[in-house]
Amino acid sequence: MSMARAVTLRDVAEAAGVSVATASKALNGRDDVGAETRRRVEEAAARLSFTPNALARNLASGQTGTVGLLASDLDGRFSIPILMGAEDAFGAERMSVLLCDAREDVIRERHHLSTLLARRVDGLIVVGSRTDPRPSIGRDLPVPVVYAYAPSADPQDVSIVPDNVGAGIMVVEHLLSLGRRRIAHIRGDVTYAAAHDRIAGITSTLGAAGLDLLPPHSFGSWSEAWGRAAADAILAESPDVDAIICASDQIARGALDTLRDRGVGVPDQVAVVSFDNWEILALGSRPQLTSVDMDFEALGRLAAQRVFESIAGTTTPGVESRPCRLVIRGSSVKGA
Amino acid sequence: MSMARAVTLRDVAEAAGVSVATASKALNGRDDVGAETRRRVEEAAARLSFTPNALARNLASGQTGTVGLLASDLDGRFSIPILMGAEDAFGAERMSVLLCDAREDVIRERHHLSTLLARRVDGLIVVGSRTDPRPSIGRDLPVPVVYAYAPSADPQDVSIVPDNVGAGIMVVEHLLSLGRRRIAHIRGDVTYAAAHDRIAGITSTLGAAGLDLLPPHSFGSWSEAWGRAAADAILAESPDVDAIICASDQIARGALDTLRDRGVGVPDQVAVVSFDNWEILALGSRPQLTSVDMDFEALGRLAAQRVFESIAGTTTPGVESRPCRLVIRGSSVKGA
DNA sequence: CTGTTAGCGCGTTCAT
DNA sequence: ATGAACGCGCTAACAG
Repeated sequence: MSMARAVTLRDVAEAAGVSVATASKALNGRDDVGAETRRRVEEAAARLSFTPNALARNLASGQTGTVGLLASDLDGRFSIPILMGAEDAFGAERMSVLLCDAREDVIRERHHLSTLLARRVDGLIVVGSRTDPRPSIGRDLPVPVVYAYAPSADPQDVSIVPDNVGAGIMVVEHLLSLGRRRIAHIRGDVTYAAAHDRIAGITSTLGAAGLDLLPPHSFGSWSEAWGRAAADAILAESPDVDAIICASDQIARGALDTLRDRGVGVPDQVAVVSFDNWEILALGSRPQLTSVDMDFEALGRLAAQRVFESIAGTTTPGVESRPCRLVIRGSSVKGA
Repeated sequence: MSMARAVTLRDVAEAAGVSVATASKALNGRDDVGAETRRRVEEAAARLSFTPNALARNLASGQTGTVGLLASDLDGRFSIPILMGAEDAFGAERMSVLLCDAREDVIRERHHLSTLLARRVDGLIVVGSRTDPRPSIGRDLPVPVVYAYAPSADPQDVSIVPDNVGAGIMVVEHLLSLGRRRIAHIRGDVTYAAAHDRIAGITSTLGAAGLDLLPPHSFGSWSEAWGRAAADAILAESPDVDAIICASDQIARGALDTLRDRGVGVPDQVAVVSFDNWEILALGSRPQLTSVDMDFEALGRLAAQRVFESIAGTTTPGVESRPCRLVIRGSSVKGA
């Protein structure tokens, strides 16, 4: 509560009996300063508990040590892990992340964009809530921009997305390795690219093994209710099914409910696998869910790295896919 | 990608053929500037798409227009809605929020604290992941600090917490209004203050109605697995139960599973209510969950308001409780 | 090695 | 109504 004036470098310099410039060098660990002098300055700084004014530092150096994270997912399900990954990669001491949530609103996004630019962020990470291409926020902005999760529609931009096709491949390979052959798929929302990418990986891998997805083949939503209904339909139409791939953990939760209601053993009779590895869902079910983790933190780390490269001027534009990670649990492997 | 030098006020002034000072006044809407001159300056600024450098502006003004949000919940479940509420209250155009996640790590928290102070944030909101008092981050910091969700252990600090006692009262009143009398409670983690506060509200309200909680009375964890086990125990020990209050949505999901397995109708035979209103869980179940929402956004708005007041110097320290909100759905009222 | 001089970009006096 | 000059706190270039 005691709102005392902040101590400045000048105060430190005076206390140490040196010039401001020398104090600056001493504290910034530059080598052209005497050992004894440095000690005195550091001692003074510590005694006064000096905190350098980042604003002034940045204004002088031309860099803000800040990157903007322009997010669009209302619940932070993607942006928080991506933020944490980015913090890790940047090294929290050097870079701070300014998080703005546009709440899926274009106006708000433009607005946040301009305040971030006004704050002279050194870079920008744009996080979307789905992997469908989204409009670019602009071509020649004064700072490097990296799109994470949702790629930019402009191929000149730098984008990083999870490899959903690869994710589809992984789950099928897992099921095949378990000896499953009669595999059905509960699709997600038809309007999502992720739904189609996962199907592409699934069907191509099945095809290579001479197999096909069991019917039915309809799309739905990402909800548990859809998972319940779709699982019902599968049991009716393809009663010999031995594995169900669910397009999301929510769907899988619904499917598990139906299987349980019908007395179908999981994983003995039917193995269940899904995507997202949303732990609150995946760990609570009976049995726990085998699921593909998109590794948002890694996405965030990579995005941060690309921002750095862009600052240095060495980035190739385009959309880059990051591999996902299969987390095996009891819904596909007994006791896992 | 074209990393052109940012345009400065000076560029605008030259383009408009005026001095920097005049340009500044014109753009900041001060009245001592000619109408025609102002027009020319504004036109030039627009043409060059001038964005004032917030750093420089802030360095001069001594205010950064930035508040720090020091969070500790790894998944952003609390901090994101609180952030959004704060953004709303501040008005996104005037204030930006710098989000730092300490990941429940004291060292990291100290570290983030110092970088936030170095950035000269105008205020600080500290968000914890549980309502138990947490150590104060320090008494005489150069900026106002408001604790949200997790109160500070120092009564001299300003804290805002959800009213968990009131939440307990609300659910009981709801159940009583539905005619339920044989009420059991599945407790959460015994180490959490929230678990005890909710019980306090529950038992006092029941007591006022001449009722008692049905056994068993043991604590557990916040998990679905505990919810399943505890519901089993309740049915065994108190088979005439007509309502179960679950300490969290996760617990409620587990309880619903058990009730379904046992063929107990919800809400006909047993009404189920819970706390958190975590929509991913509350909306996916059969039936959907009646749950108490802690209204984090309102918490964030209030925190922002308190920060403002503290800047102005008019805040009374202490812990303030915010009322929660009961969201009624099908698990307690048929068809709701 | 150290201190002096110049800015960084803007807002704000004060003359004019 | 306009502009020159100064300062915010710090870093960077140059002298000494």
